[in-house]
Amino acid sequence: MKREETSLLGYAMLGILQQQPLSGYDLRKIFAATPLMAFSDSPGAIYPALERLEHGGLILGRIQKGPGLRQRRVFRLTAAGSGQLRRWLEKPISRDDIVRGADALLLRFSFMDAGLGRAHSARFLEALETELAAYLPTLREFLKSAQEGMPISGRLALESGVQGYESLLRWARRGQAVYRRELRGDAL
Amino acid sequence: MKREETSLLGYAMLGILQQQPLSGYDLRKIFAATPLMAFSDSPGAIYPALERLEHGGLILGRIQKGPGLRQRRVFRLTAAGSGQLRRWLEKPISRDDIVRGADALLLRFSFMDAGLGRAHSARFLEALETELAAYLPTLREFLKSAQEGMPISGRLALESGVQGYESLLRWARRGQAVYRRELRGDAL
DNA sequence: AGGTTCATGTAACCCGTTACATGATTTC
DNA sequence: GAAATCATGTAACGGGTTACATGAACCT
Repeated sequence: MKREETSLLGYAMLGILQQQPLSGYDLRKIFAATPLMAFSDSPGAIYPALERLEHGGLILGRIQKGPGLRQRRVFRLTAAGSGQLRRWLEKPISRDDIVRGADALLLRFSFMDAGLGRAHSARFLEALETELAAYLPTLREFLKSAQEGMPISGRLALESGVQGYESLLRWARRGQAVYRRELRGDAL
Repeated sequence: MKREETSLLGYAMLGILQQQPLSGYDLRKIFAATPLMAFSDSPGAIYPALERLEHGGLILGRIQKGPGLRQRRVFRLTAAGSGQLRRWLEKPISRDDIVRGADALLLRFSFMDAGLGRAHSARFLEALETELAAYLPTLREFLKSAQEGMPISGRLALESGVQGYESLLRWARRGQAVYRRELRGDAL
């Protein structure tokens, strides 16, 4: 498996910067204030990540000087950055995406309306539903075969994982309903 | 925040080795076959981690030679290793544990019956329920305040996080019921 | 004048990832 | 005897964590 040329934190920053140009300090505040998708708000993570993105030509920082304002570098996406973000958003959902934590998928989805449009978001949820519905039976089978001779807490922990995916599946279905309602509203 | 002296992968291995002594290769197979709590099955992760644990005096490997058997190093916990594992299992649940993904909590819980006994596991679920019930309102409030001016996909993504925690809360309650039933059965 | 917030960075460390390497043992 | 599996490692790299550092602007 090849290494991604951009880390998840990098994509998170690309997604946010696409919606509005911001400084590193602004990003820190956002990450510090957002309870879900816990990224680090430490400067040791953010500034080097910004530097990497800039060196890769994905973002461009310009110094903003207002009168009596501390020197800030405000970053905005370049065309290459938009392309990189779009390619990431467009990637098909793989089994591996689901097994290795759904967090990255949710992050992608959160930027999808702005990046690719609602119709694509709705299709993403369809694909997620399909993939989850195909994965869950194999998970349940594993659970059934593994739980013999396992202590209660071990069995319960596995069940928690299954139920987490079931909850995600329900969410994906509800989300599709939301988009159907919304897109119908748009058409009127 | 101080750095843990043992990584999550290290604790996972301690927990497994406590239940039965195994070789690095066995651990790799376990990690490769277990779909939940995706740890890497790569030798580049496991063997260095085992080395760290052994240098720290937490595990002890002895070479097992059966006739016509490839040389295997089978690791078992030392007293220090058991202590380290127990301290980890006994740690109170912090808000931070919940915010930064529940995976580590679930891993701890899965070893708890074997490491501390069922009564402790049941209490752990109580504490988890309490903490989740306290956290969810603040999460919901954040969601409500943040979703204005947010695209649909962003709002849905946040809701998915909330629903994940709600699902975990329900799981914690069901789990307590399981233990109540089980402990009553033991008493008979 | 002194403390807080704004704002950006740097350096050491840890550890997981990827990829490569080696040899023994079993299986066909 | 060739291929697959068993079994253990190692080296380079990436990138997040922790902690430290620096200075400007603002408030009191």
